[in-house]
Amino acid sequence: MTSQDADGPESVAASRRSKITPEREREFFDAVLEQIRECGYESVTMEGVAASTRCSKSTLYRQWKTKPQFVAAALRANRRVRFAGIDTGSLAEDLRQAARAAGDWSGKDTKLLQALGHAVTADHELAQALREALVHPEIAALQEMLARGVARGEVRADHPALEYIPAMMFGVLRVRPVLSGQYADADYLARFVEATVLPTLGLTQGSG
Amino acid sequence: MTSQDADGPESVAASRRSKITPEREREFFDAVLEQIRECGYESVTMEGVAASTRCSKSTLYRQWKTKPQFVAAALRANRRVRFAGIDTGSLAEDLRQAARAAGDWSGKDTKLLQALGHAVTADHELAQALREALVHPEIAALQEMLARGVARGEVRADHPALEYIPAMMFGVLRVRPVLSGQYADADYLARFVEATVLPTLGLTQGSG
DNA sequence: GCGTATCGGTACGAGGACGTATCGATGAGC
DNA sequence: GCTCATCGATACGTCCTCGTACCGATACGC
Repeated sequence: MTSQDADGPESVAASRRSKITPEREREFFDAVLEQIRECGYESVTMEGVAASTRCSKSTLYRQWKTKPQFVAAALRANRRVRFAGIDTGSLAEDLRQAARAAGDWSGKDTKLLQALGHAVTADHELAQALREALVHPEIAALQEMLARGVARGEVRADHPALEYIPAMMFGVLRVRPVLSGQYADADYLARFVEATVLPTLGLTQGSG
Repeated sequence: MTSQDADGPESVAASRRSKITPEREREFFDAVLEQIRECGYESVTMEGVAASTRCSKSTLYRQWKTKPQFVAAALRANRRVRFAGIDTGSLAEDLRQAARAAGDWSGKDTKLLQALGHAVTADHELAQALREALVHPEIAALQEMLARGVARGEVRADHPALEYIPAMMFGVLRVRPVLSGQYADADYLARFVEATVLPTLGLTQGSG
């Protein structure tokens, strides 16, 4: 929670007497994730990452055995909860803010998810890292949001739509590029939430 | 519409005096699409397709210049409208049947969409073929479904959720594997439609 | 039936990526 | 200040894939 990375004990720079500072490590991770977003997982090369960070392939292979392990480490280091801190006291407003927050990282994370979507079927560690980094935290945060709304009595606990709200929110994020060729920005998501999520939950104006 | 394929004049077997029958051509197309689903676009090799269909690489390259063009041809030949023929006279029932229909091909088409999702950013022809084959027909059929409902007065023409229904339906298809590790089957989709789509449109029991 | 184009099989060259090994230089630890 | 592990750079071997070229065999058009 400090301004430094709280990567944990498995961080490369912390585990060995490496000359790679945490900042340097983050450069590697940022570079590989960016290249994955742009070129896809298969097309990313260790040589390319090394070149873009002006390090050598040896350095990368010294720290991480293989390319999937390297990418998995980058994903785990990139773990963040974008919905964290959203707690306005109103479920409808929480969902609106979540939509706007999601819109801001929509492009980056959607690209990552898309680019890794098929690679994860071959590498289990990669799949787990992806879920830990991009999927589970957001789902959990969203479900907490909903749970708070239920606790406040804004939505009945047995509302049949409750379990589908994450699928709605993340589904539209994921499918927008396919349907209309552009990523779901904050405005689009906000309109989507207003037009579908809130009415489904019965949170239209007057009841939320 | 006959029992034979109505591929159109651009079909390989029709355009030249080729020994490749339409059935043989379809074997090639089925093989490459299946390999794409299983291994991803990047990992599919012309050699693999040739081996699995017991033809030679030369044969494939004689008919299609490059791998992307081959895949694009396979996609176009695979074009079908899964929602075709659904017209029960009730929008709610149409959507229920659409959900069940979608569940049946959910795995195959979702895999294909996922596997090709990043390749299309590099090859425009591939992107267009994918949209023509998998995206546009289904969207159009769904929108006709909705338009019929509007024409029958079941939903107001300016209902704010109307434009998001395709995103909801296809979004959940696309995101389910990421969220819960399994494809959206007919039952799941049916429950999703019941719990979210129909209430959003105001088509709960009594008004539909 | 004959000619010919296409078939399937295979060998080939080019290019690229993974992962390893080697080498001088540099910076941390004592 | 000395030692030594790690750094960056590069070359290398291996493997794979694309796309082409060549081969005898086969089946279609006439």
